[in-house]
Amino acid sequence: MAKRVRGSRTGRPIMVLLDLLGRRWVLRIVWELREEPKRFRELQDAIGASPTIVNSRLAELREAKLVELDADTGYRLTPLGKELLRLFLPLHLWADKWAKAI
Amino acid sequence: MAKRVRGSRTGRPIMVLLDLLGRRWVLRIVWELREEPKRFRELQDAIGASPTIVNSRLAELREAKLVELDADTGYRLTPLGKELLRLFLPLHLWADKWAKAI
DNA sequence: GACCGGCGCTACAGAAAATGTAGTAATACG
DNA sequence: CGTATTACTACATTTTCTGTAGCGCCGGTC
Repeated sequence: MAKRVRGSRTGRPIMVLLDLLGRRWVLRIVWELREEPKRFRELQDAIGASPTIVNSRLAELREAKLVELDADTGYRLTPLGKELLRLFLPLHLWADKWAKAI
Repeated sequence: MAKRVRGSRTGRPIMVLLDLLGRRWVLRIVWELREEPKRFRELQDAIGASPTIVNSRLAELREAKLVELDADTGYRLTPLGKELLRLFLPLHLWADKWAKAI
């Protein structure tokens, strides 16, 4: 049985997206790039994951056209990535509220 | 070195939240519960994951007070969980746009 | 041209997490 | 009693992640 996108057998965009964002470190990487570009090692240190997995997640994010590598400044969000981030920004505020509630 | 929440050494709410949501199947489970409550097996079939992991993710989500189990109807989002979902709803629309772009 | 430092990235062994399948325990109905 | 449905667990196998070391490339500097 051919497996295509992990965890998504339908191929519906929302499922593909949820699967991508649900991979370890992906949300975190997007979050770390929210303000300015970061170098590979900066990113790795910031999130504290192994270079192996940072690299493979970056590869997935680049393939998804959410992140790109600029030789001069480092990894950064694409316009598409910035759009996605914009949807997530309210999360910051909500997280504080949530932390108080639990 | 004491590790607390996985992937989050700071304990800042946004990091804890990103870590929780970045675990495999978590976003998907919240998404599946967006409309009506679902039984354990319904949920398991809907997302196609093993019962082991469905159970442990549900446990994490229940601990985070985002999901609760109602004996009569099944698993459902708490008020807090519904708030979180509301932040994610635009994602559906955006996912279609994104799918066309890549 | 040999030696640095910074860069993105890879190799690889061991540890941790997820899968797939089977089965348990509780409850309710007949 | 048997059968059905429920949430959930056990466990061996497979996949993924971690931690550490190091490669290859490039632009200085002596």
